[in-house]
Amino acid sequence: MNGPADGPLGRPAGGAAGQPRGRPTMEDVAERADVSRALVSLVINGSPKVSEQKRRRVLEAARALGYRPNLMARSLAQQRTRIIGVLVNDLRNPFFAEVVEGVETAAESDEFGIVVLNGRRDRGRELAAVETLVQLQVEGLALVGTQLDRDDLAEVADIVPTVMVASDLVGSLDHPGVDAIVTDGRRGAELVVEHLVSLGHERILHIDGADNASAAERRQGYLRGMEAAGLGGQADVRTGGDDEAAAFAVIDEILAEPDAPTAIFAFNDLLAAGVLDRLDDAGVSVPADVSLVGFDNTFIAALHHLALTTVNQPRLTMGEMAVAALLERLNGRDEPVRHTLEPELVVRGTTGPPPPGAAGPGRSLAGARSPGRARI
Amino acid sequence: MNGPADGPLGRPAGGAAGQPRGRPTMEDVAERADVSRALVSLVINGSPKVSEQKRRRVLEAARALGYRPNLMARSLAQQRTRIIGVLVNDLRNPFFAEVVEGVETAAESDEFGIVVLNGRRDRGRELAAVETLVQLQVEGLALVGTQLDRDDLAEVADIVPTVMVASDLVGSLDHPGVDAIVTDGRRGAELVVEHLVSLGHERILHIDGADNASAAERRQGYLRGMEAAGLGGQADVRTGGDDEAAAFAVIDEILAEPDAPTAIFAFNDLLAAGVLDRLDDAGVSVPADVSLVGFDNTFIAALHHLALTTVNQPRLTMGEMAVAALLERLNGRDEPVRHTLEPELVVRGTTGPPPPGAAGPGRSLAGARSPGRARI
DNA sequence: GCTCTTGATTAGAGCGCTTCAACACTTTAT
DNA sequence: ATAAAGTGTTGAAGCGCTCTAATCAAGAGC
Repeated sequence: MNGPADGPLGRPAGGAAGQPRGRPTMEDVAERADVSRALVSLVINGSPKVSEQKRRRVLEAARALGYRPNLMARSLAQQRTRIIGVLVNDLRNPFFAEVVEGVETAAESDEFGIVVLNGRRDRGRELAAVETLVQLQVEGLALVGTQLDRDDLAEVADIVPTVMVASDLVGSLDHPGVDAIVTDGRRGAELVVEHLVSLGHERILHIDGADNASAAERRQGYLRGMEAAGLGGQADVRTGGDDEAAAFAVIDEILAEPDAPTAIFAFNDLLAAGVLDRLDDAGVSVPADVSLVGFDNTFIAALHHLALTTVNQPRLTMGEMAVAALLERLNGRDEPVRHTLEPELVVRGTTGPPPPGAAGPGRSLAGARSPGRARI
Repeated sequence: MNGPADGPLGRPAGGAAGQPRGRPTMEDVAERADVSRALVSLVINGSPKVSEQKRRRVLEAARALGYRPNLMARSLAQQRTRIIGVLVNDLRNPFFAEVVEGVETAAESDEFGIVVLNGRRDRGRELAAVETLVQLQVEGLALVGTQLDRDDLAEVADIVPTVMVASDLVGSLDHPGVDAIVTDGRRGAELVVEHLVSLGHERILHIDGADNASAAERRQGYLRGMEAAGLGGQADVRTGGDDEAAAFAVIDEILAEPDAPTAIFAFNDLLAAGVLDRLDDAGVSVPADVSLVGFDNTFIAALHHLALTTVNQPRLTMGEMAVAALLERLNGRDEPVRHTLEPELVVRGTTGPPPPGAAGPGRSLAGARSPGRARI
């Protein structure tokens, strides 16, 4: 559909009448300052070997014309873009948003630009986004919470240095071109279980992150923690997801069952928030009737009215480390690095001892309903 | 510091041994397929006037070499990028994140790419980001919640079609090159006041968004609403901000005063969440002791444990309309458009009638403390 | 007076792509 | 037969910039 109706694309810049062309180029500046194009380039790039006189002339001409260097042309000529590509699983998740801020901060201080693309929880879109970033000639790729699989990764890592942030792939990451910055989700999940066990819980249920990139690890940690506490037989994993909506179906299911859990460990804070909402709807009190734990320690968890017990991940640090890893690659490092950060349990108000008499079976949550619900 | 130590930057692509150079180019593909570079270009761009035979040959060669077109080179030659630049005030604010998703969706379906830059609540950074986007040769610029002022805008709008989303500039936006997509913040604030008044409130306080882009409008609407209700004399605006932290100081201040308000209207949901937290700390009950309203209707407001009464803005729609406006510009529209969407009051659990006996003066919130706090 | 340095400036090739005009080669009209 | 009108393909110019090597100007050394 690019028929003749399109017209020439000399989109003008609203500016003054005369000139036929678009934005001013280096050539224009050179002409106006009466020097060569090369000299203009030197000035723009702050070369020391330019006389003060000409430097002034050039800068003045540039200002007068409203000249802006064309990044595309510059990158092409220079054979480097100084751009780091960032692919995020889901920008709406505050956890990821903060990791990205970490990446931004670090990139900025290293004079790199970043381009953020949002996968919006869709693997196909992630694939397309990576392709775009590669074509954009990014010098490094940070995949934040990506859903891509081993093969996808191998392919892209052959092309550009790649670092995964906050996804696990459970150690199956064998490509030497891929770095990784993760929090130890296994350990984090174990901490959760230990905490709940120490409060006296035995029937601890895990609503997992389905096929989310960090789900497997946490699931594993949960199972291991249950084993370690001698509760292996009571382990119970349900398929959840990574946002509030995912919680609804599972909770309804659980409410309908006998032998209700006394504690729920949700894949992340968003999911936990959904759980909390649904329990609330059902009149189930937290933590009086059931304890609840999230993961990520997003600002949501910190809101007093949720006061969600959760596991902290150092988001900003993760983002910064990702950039550091990429820069090392650009400076020649060849072997992969895998940084595993320590998770930290943050105890707030959604966990407490199990309700009395909950030890035995046959207690349905739907029936539980300890009296007074909170605010209005 | 780019001394000799740097070495040549022919970063290889981890690939096979032989070739000295980096990524394969169109030239390489042409050679392998034994056709001209021009033909390869035609194939890559899906031109219909290529024989099936050669098309296959080319595609096969491209695949074999792992060829990816260089977007920089392409844009340079084509004199267009098909990229829309998006500058966001703060990615951590879910409101903005969702507007961006709207932009993404629309851009995608129009075959445009987007590049998101995050101002991180810093005007200087916003300015730098806009500069980057301009240099990147974006074909349109969407400024989401930007803090830039009239002059900044005028400058950038001379260069590239620009649309402001969710910022007001209170009608002072006189540049014909700038479009705007906003929710009527004045009306939204009025709705809030009307709602509170109808519940019986008189001492309604507004904690504003300081110099945030939408603050002035909401402030105005609040004042107007108070006037309209005959409460002009009781209007009370305090300087806040646009995140949770901003709430703390103000609330402490208010708690220390006599003549406490019976209702608080916060600039946005994030700020309201901070207010809620602080009130909680102080043992003040919402809405029993004081009613609270936010703005934006982010998912936070919807969490049952907050159940924040707020004002909805159609975020996705706003993002989509922004792209539409830009595309119209690219298709030749010359006059500015200003779309004003209708806000919608969403009543949840943080508003109710004022506490009995609060009519008269001399009631300090710190003293109020109706009994039982919520959960735990 | 001549060559040697040193320093400032510039010509020009080249980055990977698009695109226009030209070209060979049909096919169709005359 | 020959001209006219397609088809499919290509050479080469050019997008805006960088950067190497060459050039020019001016002093230093002998």
